[in-house]
Amino acid sequence: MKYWIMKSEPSAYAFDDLVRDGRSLWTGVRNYQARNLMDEMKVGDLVLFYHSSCDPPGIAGLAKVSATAVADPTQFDPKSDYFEKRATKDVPVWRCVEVVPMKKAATLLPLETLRAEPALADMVLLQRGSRLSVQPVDKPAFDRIAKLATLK
DNA sequence: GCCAACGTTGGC
DNA sequence: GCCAACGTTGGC
Repeated sequence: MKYWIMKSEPSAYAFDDLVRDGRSLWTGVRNYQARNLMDEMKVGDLVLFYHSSCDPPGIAGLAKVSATAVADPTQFDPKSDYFEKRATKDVPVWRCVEVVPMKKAATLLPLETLRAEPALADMVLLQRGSRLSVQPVDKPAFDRIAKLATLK
């Protein structure tokens, strides 16, 4: 099993929205590296749900991959912000996994707290200029964060 | 609102 | 294939 972080702006889609919906396709990823990481995801992989571009940013909850990557339907919708004119049904460009909520963080675990943890210093999330919206997390880092946010 | 980081685009 | 210009991300 692998561990990941996926970022979302809570004003667009927050962890509570995932709880409400019960499951969600992770649509709208338009970065090849992030797409390729989603392609690696397997059912049962655990996902730290990160709230970005908010105050404070941080880990909001734990989710689980419930379906492997499929074509992102928003790329076919001309009215969508995520429309992709190069995409066809036969040859889609963008993909998305499906996730389900597991547990909401007791309180949002702020980025600042993660930065203060020496054991997490090597995390992709904490590197300068790390804008990737889907990131791998190693097990020790995942376990530390899960403990800090009481996610298990 | 600022700005550093970094991906993408497009002229050459 | 290079690289300048431009757009986006996202913390602060």
